Amino acid sequence: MQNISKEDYLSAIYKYRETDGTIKANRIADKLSISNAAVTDMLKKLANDGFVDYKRYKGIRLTKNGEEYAKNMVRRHRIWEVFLHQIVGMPWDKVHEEAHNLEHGASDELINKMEEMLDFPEFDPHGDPIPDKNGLLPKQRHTIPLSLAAKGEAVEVVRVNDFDNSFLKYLSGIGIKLNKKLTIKNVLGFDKSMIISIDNKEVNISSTIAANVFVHRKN
Amino acid sequence: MQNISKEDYLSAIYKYRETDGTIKANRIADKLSISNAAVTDMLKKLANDGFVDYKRYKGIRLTKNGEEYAKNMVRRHRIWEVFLHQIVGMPWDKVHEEAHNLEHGASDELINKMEEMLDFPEFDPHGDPIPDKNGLLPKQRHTIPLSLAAKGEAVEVVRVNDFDNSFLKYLSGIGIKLNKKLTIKNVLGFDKSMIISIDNKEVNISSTIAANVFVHRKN
DNA sequence: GAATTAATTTAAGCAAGCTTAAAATTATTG
DNA sequence: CAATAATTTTAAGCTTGCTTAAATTAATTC
Repeated sequence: MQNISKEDYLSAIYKYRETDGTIKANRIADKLSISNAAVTDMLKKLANDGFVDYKRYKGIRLTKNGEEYAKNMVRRHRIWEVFLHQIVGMPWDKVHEEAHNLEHGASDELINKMEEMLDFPEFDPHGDPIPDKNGLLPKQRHTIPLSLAAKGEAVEVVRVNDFDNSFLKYLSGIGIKLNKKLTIKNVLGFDKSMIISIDNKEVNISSTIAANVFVHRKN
Repeated sequence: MQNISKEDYLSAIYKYRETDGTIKANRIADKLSISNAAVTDMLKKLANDGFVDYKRYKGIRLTKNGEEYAKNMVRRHRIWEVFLHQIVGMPWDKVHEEAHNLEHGASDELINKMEEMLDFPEFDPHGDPIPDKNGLLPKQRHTIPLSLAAKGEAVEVVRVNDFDNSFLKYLSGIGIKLNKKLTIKNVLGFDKSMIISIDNKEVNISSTIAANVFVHRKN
């Protein structure tokens, strides 16, 4: 298979599309750091392959086949992430890039073997859901951005946005990990920054940080 | 890095060159299943990058830099093989192909981490030596092809040629693995096929098979 | 609803890495 | 050593996936 580029497009569409299933060429170009013209080019090929529904100047969405293919790519990526984190001991902020460089190469057999070794994980190290062999996603968890939690609430970290390595590194630095329990001590009015308690230590985090950490209410 | 093709050329040159260090364009083309013209093309680029010494119509050999780069690729490949075999439990005859598809993607950091997990293995699952971080190879072992062993000799399997998956599968099937002890019970005169004893069972192997299994004399 | 702005597509072109066919060079052999 | 054979290179061309610039279409705003 020599579909690395196509696979990257399908993953990006799957990952960054709107809740109604559509995505703009614009956004794809942005996420893949390429020109709009290149996206138009590739969309024609993907449409021709039956992976996307596409009409000139109109919205883009995955077909059933495209959905399946993309979901499998996301599955591959996330299983690699868990494997690298748990088996190889690679830190949180490095697994995404490494997994991206490995996801196109591995055979399905290897992916399935790793999944089994990991005892069929449901979420990757950032809390994103992992589709199983049949494309089924784990039951969705009800989460809110930490920024919406109120003073006094006790919450558990369930997912973080992994758009930036330094962000993840920062989170590790202040002790925020998946499944960590936090208590909101205070929310400052003027900039919405928060004082939260982690492991009985208090830290101050900006509202931008808080908006990218997703939590589950515990009380 | 987008050097997949270049890396494949360098690996092939390293792996398939003659003992005097030279290799013919011919052979590279053959091993990589591409045309001679493509090889000429790439040799110019590799020469330009300082990885090979190359003059039109003349012999090809790696420069010091090329040697280093190639050795590192071989290292990456073989560490993947050991990892897939020992940690993931992938069979002998499948690790080569899988490793080939992963070797370009992994970071040096990951390779080093895997090497450490594996306690710095010196040989891959086929008995080929693994260069260490500094490019040093393990001490060379004195081996002979099994086909040269004589009736009555006791030998230990040290390396096998991995040019063909079905060959490796066949070897597993009759019980031949690395470090296995064998005794040559008989060598048939007319076709040089051998009767050898493995785990107290006698099997008959052709001279071609025997020529691709390398052993160490035990007595 | 016309004008402006934003998004998308077309057009032309480039680099990498391949192909086949023909030409050039080197090697072999009678 | 000349003829033939084998190897290597050049030439022309193809595909993929990208680029920038210009043209087209859609969306927004006055």
